[in-house]
Amino acid sequence: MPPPDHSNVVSITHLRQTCRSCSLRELCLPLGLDNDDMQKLEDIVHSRGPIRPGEHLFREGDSFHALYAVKTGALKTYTIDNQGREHVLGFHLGGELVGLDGIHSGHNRCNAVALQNATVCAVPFSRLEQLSREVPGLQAQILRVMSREISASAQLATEHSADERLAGFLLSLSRRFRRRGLVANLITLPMPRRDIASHLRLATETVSRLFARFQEEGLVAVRRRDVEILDLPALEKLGEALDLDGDGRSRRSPQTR
Amino acid sequence: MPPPDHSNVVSITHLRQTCRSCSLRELCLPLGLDNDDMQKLEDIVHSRGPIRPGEHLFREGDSFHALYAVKTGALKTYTIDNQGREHVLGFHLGGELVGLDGIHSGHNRCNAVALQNATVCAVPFSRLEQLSREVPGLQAQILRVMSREISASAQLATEHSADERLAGFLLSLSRRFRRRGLVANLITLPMPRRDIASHLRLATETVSRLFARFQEEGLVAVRRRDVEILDLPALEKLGEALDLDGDGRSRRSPQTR
DNA sequence: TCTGTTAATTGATCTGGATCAATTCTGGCC
DNA sequence: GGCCAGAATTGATCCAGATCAATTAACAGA
Repeated sequence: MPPPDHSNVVSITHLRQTCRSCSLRELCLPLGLDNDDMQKLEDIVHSRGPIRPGEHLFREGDSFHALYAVKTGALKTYTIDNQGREHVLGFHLGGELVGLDGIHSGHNRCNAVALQNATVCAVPFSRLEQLSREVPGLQAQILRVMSREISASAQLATEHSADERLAGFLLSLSRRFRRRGLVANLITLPMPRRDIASHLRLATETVSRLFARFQEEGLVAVRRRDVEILDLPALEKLGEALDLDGDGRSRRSPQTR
Repeated sequence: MPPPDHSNVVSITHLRQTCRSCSLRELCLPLGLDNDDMQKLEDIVHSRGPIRPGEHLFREGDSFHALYAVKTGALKTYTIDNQGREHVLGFHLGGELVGLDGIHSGHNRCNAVALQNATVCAVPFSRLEQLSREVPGLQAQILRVMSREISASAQLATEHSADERLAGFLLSLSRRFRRRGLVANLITLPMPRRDIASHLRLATETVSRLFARFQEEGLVAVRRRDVEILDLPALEKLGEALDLDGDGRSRRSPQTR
């Protein structure tokens, strides 16, 4: 069942953006840049918004010309398969990039739609490529972000059972909330159960039942979209903790070699 | 059940490599470079091999310092979860890169092991970063390859049922064989059923039964590791055809907008 | 050629999660 | 407040694929 076609792709006033004063500069492309280099980045970036819930930032098949960094709100990316079913590929919160999968083919490979009121920065890709040649720190950050995305999808692939997947999902959100300076154990889910289910390849009912079970077992307290993590270690035991900002050893016991 | 620890990480004679005479130059990092630039790439690349089946190229947790391009043979990457189960993340054939997921943390996030006798080119990452600033075509190719990896994992995530996943897997292999100039409908699987099963999150027995069913239905002819694709359209209908070298529109019917 | 070993197949059974089917909640709107 | 539509929960049943258990095939080494 394809989702309702809310509206066409958003097209809003383009405003200059100042990375230097952005609260997300430590998680986003500017990470590691000095003031001068950050200004060069600002010069190619445009702010866009607001995008209303249900409005699309881009659609599958559109020609690719920019990456988008989420400033506020949240987006999801999804595809529609040849049988008309929707598959949620991922969720994008403040400081995260959308559209990386479009680079190689020159066309966007998924749809990106706002879950809440959102604002984003558009980064024209050809100018970003050019600038990243001049600014090594920027080039390094782009590669890091893409590499992290590859790691993260490998992570999702290793979680087999339904409870592992939901636990891993909650941990991932928690970590991303913490990165943004929010309380890590108080999550407000920006998406409905249906989208969580689609992303984790589960039925909505299963997600609902798992939330109930996790609550019974004292792992979390759930009320609608609000989730409080009560027993982090137990959750981590279920869905492996993959700390994508760590040193790559967090998942293994100390090695003896 | 963790796999037997065959041996330590491989460490073999380092030989200069000539990308210009490499038959894989049109699929690998040199794609799109002119002769001069290709020579610059050669100057930082070392050839390594042979790596015997079961020998590791690197292990999870090792500090990351190089990407590897497969020249001959095939590798798999995998992780061991906190319950000791192996999860196969992917397979790497001639012309493909291994190790991209290690960039962001500075440590390899998975193990890489040879499935068959293999030779690889080691590309020291810091020198690659540096060179890609001077050689725009190289920078572009790295980003394309990483973007393609992100797309591919999204693809795997959208295939739900067991037959969709196996069909998608066969199509992906077929496409990669064709890229290397081999016959696209005659595949020799470089990996055992167990690894296919782990990669697709299925039981070995299920993979075996699916091969039998596909054969019954006339989709393929299977004999041990040799698979002949007999009915490509039917296979594509099952596992969506995602042509990662195409224009991004291959999965959608022509758009009317 | 036989023999041990691992890979693959095939069969029988079991179960986690999907599906179908009602309710119940919640927030927006009159 | 009362009413409505979509979101979420809860219950009953079903089935795809896992698991358990043999059996057969391929192959390396003696």
